[in-house]
Amino acid sequence: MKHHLAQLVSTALATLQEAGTLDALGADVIKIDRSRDRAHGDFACNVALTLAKSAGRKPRQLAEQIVAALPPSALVVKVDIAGPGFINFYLAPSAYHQLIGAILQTGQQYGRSDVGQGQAVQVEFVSANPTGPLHVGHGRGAAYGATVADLLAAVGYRVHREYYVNDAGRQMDILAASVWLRYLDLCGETLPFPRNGYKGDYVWDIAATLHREQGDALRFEAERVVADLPPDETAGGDKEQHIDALIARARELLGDERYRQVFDLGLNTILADIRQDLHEFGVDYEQWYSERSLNESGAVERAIERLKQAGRMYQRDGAWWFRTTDFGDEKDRVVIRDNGQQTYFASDIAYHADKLERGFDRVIDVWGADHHGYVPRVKAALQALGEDPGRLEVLLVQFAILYRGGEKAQMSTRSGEFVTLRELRHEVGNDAARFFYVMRKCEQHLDFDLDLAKSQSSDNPVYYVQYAHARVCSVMKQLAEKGLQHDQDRGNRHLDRLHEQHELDLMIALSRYPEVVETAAVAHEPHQLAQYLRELANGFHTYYNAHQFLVDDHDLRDARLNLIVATRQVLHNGLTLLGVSAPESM
RNA sequence: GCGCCCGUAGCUCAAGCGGACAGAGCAUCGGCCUUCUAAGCCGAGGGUUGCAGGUUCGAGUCCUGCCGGGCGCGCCA
Repeated sequence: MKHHLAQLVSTALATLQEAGTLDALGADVIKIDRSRDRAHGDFACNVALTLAKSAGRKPRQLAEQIVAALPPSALVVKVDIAGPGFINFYLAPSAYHQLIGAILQTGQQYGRSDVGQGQAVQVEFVSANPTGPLHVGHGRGAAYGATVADLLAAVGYRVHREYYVNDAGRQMDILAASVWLRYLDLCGETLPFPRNGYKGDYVWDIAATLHREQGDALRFEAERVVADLPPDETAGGDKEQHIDALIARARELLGDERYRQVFDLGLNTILADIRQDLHEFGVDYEQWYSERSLNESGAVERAIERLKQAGRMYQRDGAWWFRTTDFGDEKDRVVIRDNGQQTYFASDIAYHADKLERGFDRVIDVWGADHHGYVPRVKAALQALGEDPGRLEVLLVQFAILYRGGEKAQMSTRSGEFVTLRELRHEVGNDAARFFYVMRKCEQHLDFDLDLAKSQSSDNPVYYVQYAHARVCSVMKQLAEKGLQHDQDRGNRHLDRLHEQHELDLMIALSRYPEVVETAAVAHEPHQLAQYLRELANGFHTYYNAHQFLVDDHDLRDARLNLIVATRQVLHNGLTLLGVSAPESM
């Protein structure tokens, strides 16, 4: 529709140019917008305002000339000029009537498009360390990332969803040590648990599995385990030094192979749990990418070597530094520590280089906003490697702040005091959780009131939208109970019977859907779709209350049923994109 | 101190690329169920968009400076 109107204006401008009343101008200046206010028609064009200056005349005068030159259109009943010089278009109801038929015909395809033109986009999201179950903070990244990915797929991108598994590195060693200590406890050894260890119940569960499978095979006397360790923080020492020494002790006593068994049991158990958790949440991936595999394949070394060859690396204080300041970072970053170990950044350089090498046209990372300081250095790495950093887009998701009983609830994986995503899903349901998480812009803090979310009250807008869907289903059930049939063709032939204001409003809302999907996808703003669905549901509920659908008049009844079935279809399509179910009854 | 994000109704948030009188929900007050689900609808009140400048025909939106809040600033991940 916008395109059609832009064509009309374009033709008018060309006519004026030929007549010599207007200078030549770029073709992209014509912008057609939906009018917010019904009093301003259906669509508006501001071209007269933008061209007034260069044309050297008053906006309203120019608008009049343009309007006079507009070719006629069957879809436009009226054009007028308003305000400072807006050209307002009033559409014929028939313009919307064709839409109903189109929605019914295209069904689940309605709203999908190919603006992405098959470009390959990788979306990496969640990627939480597999050191414990996902908590509600990860849930937001999961819902947001999944919805952005689904939206992009809906508008014609080839989407590759990926979870980067941090299965190497110190945090995993801390987990392994934590599991082993709990295991020793189950064996009957008595020893203190480190301040920095993972204290959640799941660690006990993994330890129990270990004990069941291995018996006492990994058991060592408590005295040998703690012998000569630097003191923990609780004993006036440094908790980091203490845990590192404990990890080293575990390696030493268990040996590589048995240590790896403990490590892998922890990793695999938690990863399987995360995968299952996300799957139940409607979040699935094309690929789970192992950080360890980057080390094993030599990809990290190769990336570092490339940086060295590019002259971006230097040694200082025994460590290797990457001169990220060459690319605008605030300070240089260590890639290889003085003890010879790579930093996390080293794998990340290799990982991002690998992403681009895999041929994605665009790469999107969804990160927690607390990682924002990391963006410049990753972009610097890509630039130093000769890649275009513009291909990487980092979307930062602000924290979801939990409130319980009106007070902030603290979250910490280590202390074990946190609300898991699974708990949340079980308490408020997947639908409410998915919808709630994406209702706000990602850069906006999310106040997640657990009590409210758990209360199952109608405050939660997801019910409002789902209810609209269920209501249409209910009407159709009533129809069947009355022994009546819905004749879609008859309805299509009599769409001109739909001339009530409520009906026009609803049709206008339906016509907006493809635009909303496209904008939400391109801008990575799922909340626009959530917002839209609420408005659409409101349009339906209003219509429902104002008019009877199951009337005796066949023609009118079928036309109205066509409209509400089309509405149901759009509600269904939109909810599905958000990962929310569209129930037939509630 | 430096960097990123945020500041809109009592509360939680919207406002497509800068567009016309800034919109919803919750809460408050008042109406609507013998008729398709009242998990709904209709109406009312509620605003100097943190402050001060600037750019523009036009600014919640862009620029500058303040004020307030969150986050980050490790040879952690």
